Amino acid sequence: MAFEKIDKRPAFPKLEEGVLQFWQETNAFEKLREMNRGNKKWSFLDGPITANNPMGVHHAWGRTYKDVFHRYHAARGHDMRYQNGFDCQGLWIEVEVEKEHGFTNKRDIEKYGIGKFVEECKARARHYAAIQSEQSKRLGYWMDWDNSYYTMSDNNNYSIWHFLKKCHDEGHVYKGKDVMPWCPRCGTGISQMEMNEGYRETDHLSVFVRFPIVDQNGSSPEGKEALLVWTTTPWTLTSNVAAAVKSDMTYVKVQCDGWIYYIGKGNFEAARKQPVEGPIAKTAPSLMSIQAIFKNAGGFEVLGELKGSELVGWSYRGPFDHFEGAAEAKENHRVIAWDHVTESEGSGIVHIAPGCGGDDHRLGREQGLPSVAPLDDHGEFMAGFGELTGRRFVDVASDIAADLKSRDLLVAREKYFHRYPHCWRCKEELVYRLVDEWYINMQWRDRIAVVTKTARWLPSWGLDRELDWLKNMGDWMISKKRYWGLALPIWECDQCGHFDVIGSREELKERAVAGWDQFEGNSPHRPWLDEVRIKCGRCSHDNVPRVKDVGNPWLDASIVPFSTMGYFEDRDYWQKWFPPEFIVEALPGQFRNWFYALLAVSTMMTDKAPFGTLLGHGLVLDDQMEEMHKSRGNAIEFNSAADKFGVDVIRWMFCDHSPERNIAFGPVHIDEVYAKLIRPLWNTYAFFCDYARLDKYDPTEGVLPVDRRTDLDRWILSDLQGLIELADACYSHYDTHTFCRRAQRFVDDLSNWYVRRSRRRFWKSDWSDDKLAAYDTLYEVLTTFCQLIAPIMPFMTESMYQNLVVNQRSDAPASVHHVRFPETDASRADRTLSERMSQFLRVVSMARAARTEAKLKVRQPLAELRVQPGSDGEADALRQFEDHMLEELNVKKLTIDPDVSNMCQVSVRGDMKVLGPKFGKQAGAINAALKEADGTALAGQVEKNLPVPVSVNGTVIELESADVIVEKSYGDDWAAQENMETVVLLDRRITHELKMEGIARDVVRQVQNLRKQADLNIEDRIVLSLESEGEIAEAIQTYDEYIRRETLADSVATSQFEGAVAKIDVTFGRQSLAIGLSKA
RNA sequence: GGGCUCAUAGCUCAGUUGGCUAGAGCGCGUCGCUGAUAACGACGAGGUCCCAGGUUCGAGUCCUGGUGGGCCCA
Repeated sequence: MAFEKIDKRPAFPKLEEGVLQFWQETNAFEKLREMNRGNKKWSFLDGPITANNPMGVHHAWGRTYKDVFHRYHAARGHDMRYQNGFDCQGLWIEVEVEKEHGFTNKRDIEKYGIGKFVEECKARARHYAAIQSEQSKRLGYWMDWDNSYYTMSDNNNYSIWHFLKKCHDEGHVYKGKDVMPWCPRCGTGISQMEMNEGYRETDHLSVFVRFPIVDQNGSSPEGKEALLVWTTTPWTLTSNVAAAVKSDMTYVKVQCDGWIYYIGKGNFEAARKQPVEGPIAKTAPSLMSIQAIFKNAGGFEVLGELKGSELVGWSYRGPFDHFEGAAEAKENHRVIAWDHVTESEGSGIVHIAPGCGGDDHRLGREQGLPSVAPLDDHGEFMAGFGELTGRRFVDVASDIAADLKSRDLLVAREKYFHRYPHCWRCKEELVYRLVDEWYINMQWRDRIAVVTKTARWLPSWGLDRELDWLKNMGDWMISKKRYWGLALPIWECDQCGHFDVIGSREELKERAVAGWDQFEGNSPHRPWLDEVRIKCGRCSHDNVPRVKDVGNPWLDASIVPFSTMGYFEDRDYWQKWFPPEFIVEALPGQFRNWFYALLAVSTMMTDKAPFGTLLGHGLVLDDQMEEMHKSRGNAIEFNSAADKFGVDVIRWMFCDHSPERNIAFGPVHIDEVYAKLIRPLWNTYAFFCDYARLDKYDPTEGVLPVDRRTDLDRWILSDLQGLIELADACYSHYDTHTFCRRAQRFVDDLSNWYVRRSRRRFWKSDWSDDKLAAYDTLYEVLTTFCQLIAPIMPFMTESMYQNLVVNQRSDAPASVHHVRFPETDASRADRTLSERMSQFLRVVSMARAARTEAKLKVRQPLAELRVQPGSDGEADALRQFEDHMLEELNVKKLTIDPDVSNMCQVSVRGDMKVLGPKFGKQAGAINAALKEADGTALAGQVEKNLPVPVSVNGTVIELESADVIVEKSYGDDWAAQENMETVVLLDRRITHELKMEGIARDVVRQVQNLRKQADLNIEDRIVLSLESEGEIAEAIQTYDEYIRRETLADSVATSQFEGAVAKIDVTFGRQSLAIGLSKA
C-alpha cells in the first residue's frame, strides 16, 4: 500500500481522537497486556487521585509520567498491573456535598441524616472517578480502567483496621487530650499535616491589657501596679490562668497614667513591625512601640529594672475572674518562668491559657496548671462565660476590648496583621481547642527512617527532606469528628475507659453483642457501623459503642501497597508485586502526607520501603508563574487544554521539563513545543511520504547495506544509535528531561541538515543506490525515532507508524505500542563520523557568517572558500564533507590552507578611549604614528603582552598592549571569519561566468515561486516562456538545460505564449525578465 | 532560630564524575535562504554565571562563609 499523503498542518487534537478510536476498536491496550503477560514484571503503585472534581492540567503532569514509564516498560516487554487509584473518603468530599445542599455546619448534616449524607459522598466519589477515568483516557493514559481501586472499598477500610490493630498491639494507639487547631465550621480537629495547607495573612484586633498585681511574694503593692500583657486573641483572656516571664530577661518598672507596669525591657523599647510581607505589609498600619503608647497616654517614667526571676511567684487578678467558667483559674493566677518568652514580640510577659493554645497547654501540663476550655464544637462560648455564652469566638474581640476598657483593664488596642491558620478546606479561621483525639504515637520514627533510606529519591534531596520531617513530626492524629471516612475500629468502654481496636470484619462479628444485624450488608462506614456494640475487653460492660470518629484520609491512601496488591487474600501475588519499583507524585506537601503515611504504614507492616524509586515533580503554574486557582480564574481545565492544544504536546512539555522545578503552563509554551519539535518532525515525515509515494518506494525490498550509503546517511544513523542508547538510559532512570532535550536536537539535525542536504537525492528521477540509500536511511530514522518517543507522544507516533509501517508490512505489529523498544546497532555507530560532522557543522556556520559578511546572496556562486582548519580533525572533516560545503555555500572550490597568515595584513591602531584620557592632545599623533608603523611587529608585541613602542615626533613612547587594538584584514577580495584557530575566507570576486550562473539560479527560483503560486504539484511538468534581453538572455541560453531540469520544463520559449496560467515580470538590476508558464 | 533547596541573557531555562571561548528557546532589530518546513540560516544588542574567600594547572560546576528567593520545621 502506498504511503498516504500527509496533511502538512493537521489538527492534532482531531488526529488524537482518531487514534483513540483506533485503539479502542483494535483493543490495542488489551492486546499489549496479553503480549507481555507472564514476562518479567515492572511494578508500579499509583498514588490515588482525589475523586472530587474533574481533572485540571496540573493532574496531567504526574499522570503523563505514569503513562510514559508504563509504555516504556511495556516496550521492554514487561508485565504490569496497570492499576489506577481513586481517593474517595474525607473532608474534601464532605465539604462539596455540604455545598450542594447549602449546609453550613454539622448540625445540618445530622438533621439531614448521616446515612443519606454518606451515600451521597460515595456517589460523588464514583461520579468524579468516572469523569477522571474518561479524561485520563483522553490523555492517552493506558490503564486497566475497570480495575481501578477505590479507597472507600470495604477491602481498603478493613485493611486499615488490620494496620491499626497492629499499631495497637505494639502499644502505639492512644487517646490524647490536647489543644488542637480546630475548624469550628467543619467541627473537627485539624492535623499537623493539614495545618500547613491553610496559613493565610489576616488581621486581628490585638490588645495590651493590665493584670493588676495582688501579691509580690508576700507583700502587697502600695499603689496600682500591673503586669502588662499582650495578646492577638482577646477571647483567650477569658481562660487566662498564668503569666509567663523569662527568668534571665531584664524587666523595667514604668510609671504611666497612675499605674506602675512591669514590662520586658527590650519589648518596652523596641520598634514593632507587622510580621507580614508583600502587598499586605504596605496597607497594614504601622505598630507603635510600647514606649510610644505610653508617651501618648501622657508620658512615663522608668522607675527601675529587675530580672524576670524576681517576678516569678507574684499573683495577680485575672481579667475575667467573675465568670464561673474561669473559677478554677482564679486560684492559680501567678507569674511563672518560661524559656520561650522573647523580647521580640509582645510585652515580655506572656498570657498563658492552657485551654486555648498548644504551647500554653504543654506548659500548663508541666506546671500543673488547670485548663479552662471555653469553646464548644462550633467555636461558641459554653455556659459559664456570662454574656459571651453562645457567641462565636470570631465575633467577640471588640466587645471584649470594650468590656476590658470599662473595667479599666485595657491599655491599648491595635490592628495586627499576621499569618494565621485557616481550615485548608473551607477557609474558616481555626481556633485552638482542648479536645479528645486518637493518635498513633511515633516513638518508632527511627524505624521508619531506616526504611526511608533504603529507597531511591528523585530528586535526591527528597530523602533529606523526608528524614527532616520524620525527625520533627508529632504524633499522628488519626481521628476526625466527621462522617464520611474510615470508621475508626475503636470501641471505647464508657464505664471503665478501656478501648479495643478491632482488626477485621470477622473479629468484629465474633465480638459483636448487638447491632450486627443492622450493620450486615452495609459498608463499614457511619452510621451503620455505629450500631455494632461489643463486650468490653476488660470489664463486664456488654454494650460498648464505637467511638464516633472517622479516620485520617492519609491512612486510606497509604494502606494501598497492601490492600490493592492482595496482601490479605493472595500473599503469593503480593510477594510478587511488592514493593513497587516506582511511584511518582507532586512534591509539595507529600513529604508529610502520602510519602510519609506510606512509609509509616509499610514500616509497621513489613519494615520494607513501599517503593524502590520515588520521583517527585513540581507544581503546574500559569504562564505568569502564578499558582492556578479556580477563584483567580487562571486554572485551566484538562478538557479544554486537550481540545485546544492536543495532549501529545502537553505530554512532551511536561516530559521536557526538569521535574523538580515548577512549570509554567500556557499557549506560548505549547507553541514552543510545536515549533521546536512537532512541526519539524511532522514536516520531515510529510516530506518523506510525499516522495516515497511518488517514487513508489518499498521499504520491504532489500535494504541497501550501510557501507554502501553516503557519509551523510551513516552520520545520521550513527547519531541515531547514540539517541537510542540515551533514550534507554533515560527512561530506565526516570529521566525524560534529558532525553527530550537530546531528541529535540536530533530532530533539528535531521530536519535542518540531513534532509536539507539530501533533498536532491529524493528528487532524482531514476533509481540509483544513492537514492535508495537516502530512502532507506530516512525511513529507518523516522520509524526508529517514532519508537523512541512513542512513550511520550503516543498519538502522533501511532499515526506515523500506521502509515510508515503497518501499511507497508503485513507482518508488522498492529500498533506502535506493540513494538519492542529499539536496540542499538553497533555496526551503525561511528563515533568518529559523528564527531567529524559536528566539527564540520561549526565551520559551515562560520562560512555562512562569511557569506553574510560578503553581502552576497547564496544564489550567487563564488569561486573559492579558503579555510585554515583549527585542528587535524577539522581538516579531516572538511575533506570528508567537501561536497556539502560546496553546495551549501554555493562555491566552486574549497581550499584547505594550513596557514592563511600570508594573506592577512595586520595593523594596529590606538584605543582612543584609553589613549585620550592618558595622553590628552598627544593621542591623535600617537594614533597616526601607529598607523604608519609596522603593524605585524607591533601586533607581535601585543600578543606577547610586551610594551608597544611607537615613535612620535622623534620620541619613542611605550604603550601598553591594552592601549591598542590589533586589526586583521584580508583585503577587499576576501570576506573573513575567525573563531579560535579556525579562519574562513570567502572570495567575493565575481567573474562573468559566475554572474551568468547566478542569474540562471535566480531565474529558476522565480519560476519555482511561480509554480507554487499556480498551485502545481511538485511532479507536474510545465511549458515555460522566458522573455528577456542582454545578460539575462545570455544566461538563459547558456543554462537552458539546467533551467529546464530544475523547473521540470518540457520546453522553454523565448517569447510569451497564449494560455499561460501564471505570469510574472521581474527585474535583475536594470534588465527585465517576463516569465509565463502553464501545465504541460 | 533550624533543615532542605534555588540563584546563569529582558523572559523561560540547559549546562551529565571540575576541562567553557558560558549556551538554547522565546522576544527585539537587520540581512539572507526557501518546491518539505507559517520553517530555517547568519549577524546584532543583551552576562561581574548572587557576593567573598578557599581547593586546583584549571571553578558556572567542589568546599566554607555571607546575601536574597522558595518550601518545610520550630
